[in-house]
Amino acid sequence: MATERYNPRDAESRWQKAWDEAKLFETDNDDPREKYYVLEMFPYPSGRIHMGHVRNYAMGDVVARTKRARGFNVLHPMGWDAFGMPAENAAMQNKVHPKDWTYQNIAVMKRQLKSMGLSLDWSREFATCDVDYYHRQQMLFVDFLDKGLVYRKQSKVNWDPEDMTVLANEQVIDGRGWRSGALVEQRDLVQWFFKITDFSEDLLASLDELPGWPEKVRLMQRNWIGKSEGLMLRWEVAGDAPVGEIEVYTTRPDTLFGASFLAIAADHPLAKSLAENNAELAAFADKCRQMGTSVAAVETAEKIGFDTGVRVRHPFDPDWLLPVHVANFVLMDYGTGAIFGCPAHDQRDFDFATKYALPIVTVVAPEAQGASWSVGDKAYDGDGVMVNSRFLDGMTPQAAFNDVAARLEQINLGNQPQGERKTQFRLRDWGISRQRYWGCPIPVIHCEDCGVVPVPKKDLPVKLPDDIEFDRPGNPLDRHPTWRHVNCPECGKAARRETDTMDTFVDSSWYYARFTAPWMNEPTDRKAADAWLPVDQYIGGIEHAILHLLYSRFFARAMSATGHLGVSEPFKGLFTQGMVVHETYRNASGWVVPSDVLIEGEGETRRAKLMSDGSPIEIGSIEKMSKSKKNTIDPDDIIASYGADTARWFMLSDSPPERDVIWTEAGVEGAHRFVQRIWRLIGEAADGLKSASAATGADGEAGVIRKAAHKTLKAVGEDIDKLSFNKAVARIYELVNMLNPALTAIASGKSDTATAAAAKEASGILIQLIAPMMPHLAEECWTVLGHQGMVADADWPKF
RNA sequence: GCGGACGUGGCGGAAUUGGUAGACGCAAGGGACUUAAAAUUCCUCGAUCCUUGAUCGUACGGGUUCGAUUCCCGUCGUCCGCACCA
Repeated sequence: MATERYNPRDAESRWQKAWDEAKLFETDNDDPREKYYVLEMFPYPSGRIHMGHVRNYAMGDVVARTKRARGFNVLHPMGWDAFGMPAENAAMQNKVHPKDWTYQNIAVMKRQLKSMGLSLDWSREFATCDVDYYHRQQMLFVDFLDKGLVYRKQSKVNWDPEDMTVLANEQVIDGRGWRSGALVEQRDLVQWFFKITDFSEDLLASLDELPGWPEKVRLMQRNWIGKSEGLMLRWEVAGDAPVGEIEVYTTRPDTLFGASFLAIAADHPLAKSLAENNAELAAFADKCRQMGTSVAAVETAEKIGFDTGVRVRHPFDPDWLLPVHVANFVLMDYGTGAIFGCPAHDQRDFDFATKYALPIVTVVAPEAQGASWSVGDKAYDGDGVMVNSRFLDGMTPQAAFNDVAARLEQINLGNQPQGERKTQFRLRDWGISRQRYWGCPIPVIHCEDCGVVPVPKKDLPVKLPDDIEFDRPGNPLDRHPTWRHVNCPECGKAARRETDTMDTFVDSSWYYARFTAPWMNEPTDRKAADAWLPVDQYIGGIEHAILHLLYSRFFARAMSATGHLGVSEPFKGLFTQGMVVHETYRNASGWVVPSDVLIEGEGETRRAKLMSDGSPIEIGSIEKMSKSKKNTIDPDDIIASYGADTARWFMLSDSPPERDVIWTEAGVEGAHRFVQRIWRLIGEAADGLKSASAATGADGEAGVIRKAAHKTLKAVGEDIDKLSFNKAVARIYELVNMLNPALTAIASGKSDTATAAAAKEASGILIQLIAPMMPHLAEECWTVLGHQGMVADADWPKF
């Protein structure tokens, strides 16, 4: 029988409707089966989905559907990371309200996601800009405040002059705003902070207990948290000075006898105090402050210093005086803003000492060199043996470290020990205040008499006002005529509402917990959250390796501390998928979109020209799909012409999921050919397969088919468990190639009964194996083969 | 500079624990079917040579081993992260 070509447009919408009506993917919290929580990073509603989303959600859907078939109670929700700057930019540019813009985008993108045929529980959907959601976020904030996990302080902040808002350290990349790309300035502002540093040690140590995370991500977080073991060391100032001592942090107390100077930051209290009466020093400090923090600026900036004239006494020798310099390379926000320089064993100190003719004393000699060795034209930072170090001579640096620490803990300066072991972290508290409208309002009120008063829970939510003007940059909440005027909840006197909103990373730091019971009045249903969490498999881009994933880990801990959760690690398994990349095209007038380009020839003779007039086009490098390079492919177009199954299959084929996948027209067509091939093979053999008997035995051709099918079933299951979708795809191709002759024979009535029985079993397995990847095609084949019910609802085959 | 990952045909990539290198897909070439095209289908497809076969071949140079894409040492290259962090 001739089979018509498979028509995805008809079949896909039909099955999507059928799944919806059967409420197949709506998850019950009371289901007694073992749970499995699979989550893909929820999208920002920028307007339309892109191929990166297609790849991300195709992968997650394979996991979700496979686990469901294997009998797990699967939670697979979707929502919207909906607060953020683009909505305000759109408001300013297009005179559209951020709320309308956001919800319109959500509607469009939801329709697009639905057209992909994902097994999502849409009944749990929310957007972080829903009042229902940010209401609970404000409740969390108040609880955190109560527990001392939130505080306010004046601090130097990263100010993005283009977006006119504050950025967290994590959001400054190479000295530029992560969104605007503008050079970040330093400003002093009073800001709200989450005490993520309370958990520094735990956030670091627990990384070892996350075997389901990529080593790369754990390493990046380790480096970011940046633990170092060292010594706080107090140096007595000799003679007259504004301070009596200078505190220094060092990880190399073993090199104390190689010290030749102290260097302090331009913003160090001593430097500031001295600058008041020293115009030359003040000018120098200004110069330091003006220097950029960008990579280029740091690399090219010369190490410069200014001798303050202040002298300090060496901790082990009161007659040994060392000069104190202000130096541009010392940072106020790490350690104490002061260091001691040991030129022989630190390259930066070496350069500085050379420039200002300070002594360079070798105190560590490599084992092989002997005690008379000394450093040449560069610092030595390796291991060895202590020399020129009085009582430390002959020790290893490690032993010397311990000896110096032990001695200085016993010596008092004033009434405190002169030295103290100290663990230092690079991680800073998370500044969350943003001077923006489209974010979650920080629920506090400033009262002249009572100070900072949290909004009582009964008065929550603090809703964003809808009547708002976007005629100028800056925070519109500040300019609203009435919104910020409230009475103090404590004394009733006229007071001022906080007009800063929260960093949008706060919104995405706990959404995974909210999904477990989004209908609750409290932020979580403790029982449901504890039952569902941690997320078993979380899938998203590597670009969130630090920011989002670290903040989420902090939030799980903070929510545990405030009783909202019982787990501290939100994501048990993490997978970071690669990007979708595409060739770029350009001509004299700039980038050209792929749909306007005609490609001819191949290899050396491969040329591109403009579709409309045939003018030549330069084929550029392969880059991440982006609007700026115009090398994007719209998922809508692909789904319209090939169907969602083709798009999904292509995304899962060939490239290992953690690597970038190159989008090519030929690749998509290849995927589509396979869709049609399955349909044709199954369709033409359907009658013969339906009438075949159940397979038994393992002899002859039938046995070969049965063995191959069972082997594939096992291997594909294992590949999916390891998220090796490309390998699973290859094995399915192999099975189909293998099955091809038998199915063709059945279609033409030339098959024996044993082979037909084996092919019937193998075809059933094949359809179930492709079901998680190409669910619509699988349903269509399932029906044609005469099965009752939907393959999406069928148990994973056993053998 | 520090840390990490990687390097296999024309391309994307396979190869379970050290055991037939190149599965599977894409591209290409040739044949069948067709008036033709599309679709489909069959064959070929790492290199070299004296081509029924042999030799070489997983960035390069060594090593361990009966046997190395896999393990070890070194070199080169690519990519990623961090970075005046005391």
